[in-house]
Amino acid sequence: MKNKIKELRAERRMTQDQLAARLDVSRQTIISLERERYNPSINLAFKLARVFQCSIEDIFIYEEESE
Amino acid sequence: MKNKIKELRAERRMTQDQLAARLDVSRQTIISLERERYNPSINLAFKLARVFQCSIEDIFIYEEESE
DNA sequence: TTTAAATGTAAAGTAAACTTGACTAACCCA
DNA sequence: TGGGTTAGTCAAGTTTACTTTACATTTAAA
Repeated sequence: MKNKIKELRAERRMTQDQLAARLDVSRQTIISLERERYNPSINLAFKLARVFQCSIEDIFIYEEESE
Repeated sequence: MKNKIKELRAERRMTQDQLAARLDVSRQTIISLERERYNPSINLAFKLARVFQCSIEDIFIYEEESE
């Protein structure tokens, strides 16, 4: 699953630390998501959509068999 | 996090077994999701949206502090 | 009224999301 | 020439999603 977290964060001029704080997760989690080491939980996906004011589908690109 | 899986599945006249098969997960996973014992991974949420032909936001209702 | 299909519970195990902490490197700028 | 800020790695631990198996209960037909 691809995502646009890094770009969206950059557009909003936020640091990884600031985003992590707003989402109430660790900075390591942001790094791992941006590097696409793993996928977020659906809870975190909803929080990201809220912070970036867009839909989950706008942030994450689901690809068949990305499992 | 609340969800409408049971209702959406019923509307489509599918059994838990059939839905599980289409999503490539166990029946136990469907039961647990419908009973809201836990949340789906974002991957599974995308698959559900595809099967039900709607958006993730149509299936799942995010509530602040549902963690 | 019995049988089969559909739904449910419980428990033990695996995999993946997320945390914490310690440490590295690049980039300012004072 | 540092020192602070930002982004990154690595590794070990916790939590949660998901699987598997075995068994119980409800529901609907025959």
